[in-house]
Amino acid sequence: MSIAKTYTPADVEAKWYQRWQEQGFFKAKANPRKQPYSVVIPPPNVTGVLHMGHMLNNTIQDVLVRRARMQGKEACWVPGTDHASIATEAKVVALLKEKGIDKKDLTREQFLAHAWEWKEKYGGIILEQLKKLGASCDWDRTRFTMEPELTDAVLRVFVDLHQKGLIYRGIRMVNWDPQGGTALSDEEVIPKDTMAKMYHLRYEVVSDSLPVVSEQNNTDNQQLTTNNYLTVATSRPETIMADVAVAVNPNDPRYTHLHGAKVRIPLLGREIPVILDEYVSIDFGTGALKVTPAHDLNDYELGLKHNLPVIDILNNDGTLNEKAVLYVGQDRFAARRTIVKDLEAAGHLDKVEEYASIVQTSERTGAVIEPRLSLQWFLKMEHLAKPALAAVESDEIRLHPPKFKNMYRVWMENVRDWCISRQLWWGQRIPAYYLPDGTFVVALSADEALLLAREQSGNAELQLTDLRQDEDVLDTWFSSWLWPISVFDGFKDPDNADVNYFYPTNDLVTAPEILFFWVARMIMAGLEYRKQVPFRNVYLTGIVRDAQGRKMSKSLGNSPDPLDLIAQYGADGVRAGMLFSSPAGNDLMFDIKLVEQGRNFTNKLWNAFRLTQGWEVDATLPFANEKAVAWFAAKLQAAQQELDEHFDKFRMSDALMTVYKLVWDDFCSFYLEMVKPAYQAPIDAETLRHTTGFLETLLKLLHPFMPFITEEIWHELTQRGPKEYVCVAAWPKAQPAAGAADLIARMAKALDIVAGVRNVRNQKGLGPNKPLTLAAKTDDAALLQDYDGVIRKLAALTEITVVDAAPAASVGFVSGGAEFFVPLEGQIDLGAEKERLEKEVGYARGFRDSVLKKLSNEKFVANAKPDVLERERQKLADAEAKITALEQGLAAL
RNA sequence: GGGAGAUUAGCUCAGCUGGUUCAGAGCAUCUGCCUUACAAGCAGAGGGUCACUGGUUCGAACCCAGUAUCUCCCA
Repeated sequence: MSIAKTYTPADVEAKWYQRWQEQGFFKAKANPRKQPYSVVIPPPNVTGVLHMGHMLNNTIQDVLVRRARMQGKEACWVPGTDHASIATEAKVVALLKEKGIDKKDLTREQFLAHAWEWKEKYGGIILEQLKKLGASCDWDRTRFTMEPELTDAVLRVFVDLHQKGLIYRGIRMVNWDPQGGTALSDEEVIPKDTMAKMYHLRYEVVSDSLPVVSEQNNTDNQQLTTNNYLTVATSRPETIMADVAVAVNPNDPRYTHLHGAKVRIPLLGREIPVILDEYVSIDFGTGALKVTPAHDLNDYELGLKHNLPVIDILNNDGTLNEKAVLYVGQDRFAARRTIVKDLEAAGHLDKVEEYASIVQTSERTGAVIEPRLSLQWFLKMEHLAKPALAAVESDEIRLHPPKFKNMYRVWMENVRDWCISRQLWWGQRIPAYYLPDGTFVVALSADEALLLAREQSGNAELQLTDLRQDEDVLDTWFSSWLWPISVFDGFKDPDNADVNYFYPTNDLVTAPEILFFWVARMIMAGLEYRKQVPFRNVYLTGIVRDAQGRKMSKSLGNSPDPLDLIAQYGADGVRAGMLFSSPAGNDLMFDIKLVEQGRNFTNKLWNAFRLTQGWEVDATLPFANEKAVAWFAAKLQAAQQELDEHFDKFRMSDALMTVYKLVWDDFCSFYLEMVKPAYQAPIDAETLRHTTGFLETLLKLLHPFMPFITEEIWHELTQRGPKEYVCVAAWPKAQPAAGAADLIARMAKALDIVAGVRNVRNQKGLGPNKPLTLAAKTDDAALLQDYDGVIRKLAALTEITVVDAAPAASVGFVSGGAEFFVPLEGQIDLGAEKERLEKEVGYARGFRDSVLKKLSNEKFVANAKPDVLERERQKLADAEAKITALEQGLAAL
């Protein structure tokens, strides 16, 4: 049988994924005899396609889940998607537009029919893509946030929270997209740097409003108010009609004389007060700020503080309404151009300045966002936030890395009420029903609402047609925050076996950007509805950036297509590549080289397997590799222990690197080279048995990271039973063996000697196989005896002898306090050799002196811990020995 | 403007309560090798004033203060 020289993932990945599914390995069900391990996927947007962020995030989840499965836990990874109101609705609107259909011409029902059709057709592509990555989700459990059961959960929770008095309607400043006709969340708003104009407008000071001029402000330092004008800087002159005050800083000496005064809005003539507030920054603009509560968030808050009225001059579509009095019906930008001309004509325009500013635009429509007051539904947060904060503070839930705890705390301590309504159709419609008198009732269904409405109004004649359901839908997060409970049907049936068994889930893997929007809210919902946190650990991944540190985005075109990557490098290579450089919470600087490294690693493993497969066994041969086998067994134990520690700390990169080095360096470069028989020579049965066993253990340790290749080799290695897959093999347990540390240390010394010889070969330009001999001047002859075979094989030596003095014409090196010589007749440059030794001895003396200095410091000797002192004395002794050896070597030259 | 975190090799990062081998890894670099498992490889080597300035200490990458730069969060 000949095995391909390079591993080709495309040949095997689909096969194994299918087999795993056929075997039902990913299916999980409540099983009291096993320990549960559950993870809910952060539901990707149903309209989405796989991007690099998903790759990273889901690779990490899969590693955790696969390891748990191998550890014998009932591993349950619940997949699914969310309905992403705004993104999906925007996509459907765009699609309809292409077909020549305008959303405005459709009824709600018609539009939703289109949306569902679209969802059925394209939704879930992303889940299929996850399978290519190897994600071991229990696909039978796939959920969607807008499916009937989950919608039911959302409505129940809304009704419940309303009954508890936690949901209310209120006015709030929202990001209004005049083109899309909806409010947007902060995440859907993109700030754009632009050059804007700052218009300096003269507001006439109402003369009889001025207080008596006092001694201190009668000087003429008030240029800004010359001729009884107060100059205000604004970038939005069209909003002056909505002004309700002009604010100045009370500490601004330029305006002291205006305290308590009134000014007149240009063109309009309405009088408004000058108010004082330290919020106004003295250096910005003219230091006088027009206050327009309806059209600016900060102004709104200023207005609340100073009890000012609110004048909203804008319609939903961005045109001016009749409250503006002037320019009614004009678009906000058209009105701006007109008013600037009129202001100038009337002599109110002092000057125009350019300045760099940031304009908020809609992610979906590109329109400039209008801060706008509107009536929205809110959820009170204080009651929910307190226990959710405590859960993280007490480490009941651990954030990885823990630096996010600070952020979490700050946010939870300053939490604001959650605006849960969205002016969209795609989503769960708010179950509030308005009565003809304008009051409303909240109920799970229209029928229930009618009963309530009759009761509330005292009007038994009320009919369904008299009720009008709220037009808005709920924020998508209002579905997602229930996810860890709702996927196990914990609202419909709070005591079902699944939810009781799998909730709380164990680990959550997600991005720090949604720590507040999602993670915190899930904690709140979990505590509110199940009195238990939804998960124990939250692993926060970083953002995947390109090598230049730019965020990967479609518009930049700097993101590789994940599926192309998988096709090219194999899912295992890509998974490893993603993990090589992704410490928790740090951004991942993605570089194709990382994926290459991952691919190379799969190939390395493949070739190790190839080597062992090529061996012929000779049963008559004695066991020839006891030292190598004992050493690697010890090494394996140590690595397993280290690996488990990394996993426990959620250090995924380090975990992978541990196995990577174990396989590449220890197993391939050292172990296999030690036991490898000469070309076409047979191997003894005992060595082969151990080697195959080691390889199996390595496959198990690697499986969570590289599921496909490990399964392939697992089956190629030997005949397997029908259920015998590495996917469900028992995770190797680290069993600390007595004397393991000593075995490892002794072999390290032997390998250091090997490296010394190889270095000599390199320096002298000798080939790797030129037969050499080695002479050693050492106190530890036992080491050379014990590891004679290993050293001779790896260093290609014919003989190792112990000597009392350096042989003539040889190159020396020092290893572990002993001196070694490679006799090289006729190839020695005495001068160079002397120079090298002198350099080395000088270095050693310097080191000895620094240790000596430490030890002769009385305070050090008095204060240092005994073990530290002991170490220093040992260092001194070693250094002395080395110096002596080197000096003798020099003398011998 | 307020808050949090960071700054260690060319790059990405480790470095646990200050003291093991005068600071580690992977990648990259350099040198030599197509040595019948692997050139997607093998062997070896070089590379750091631990951002800067002070302080505490017998001893500082680590603790403290200040400075600089960067990132994120909130406004």
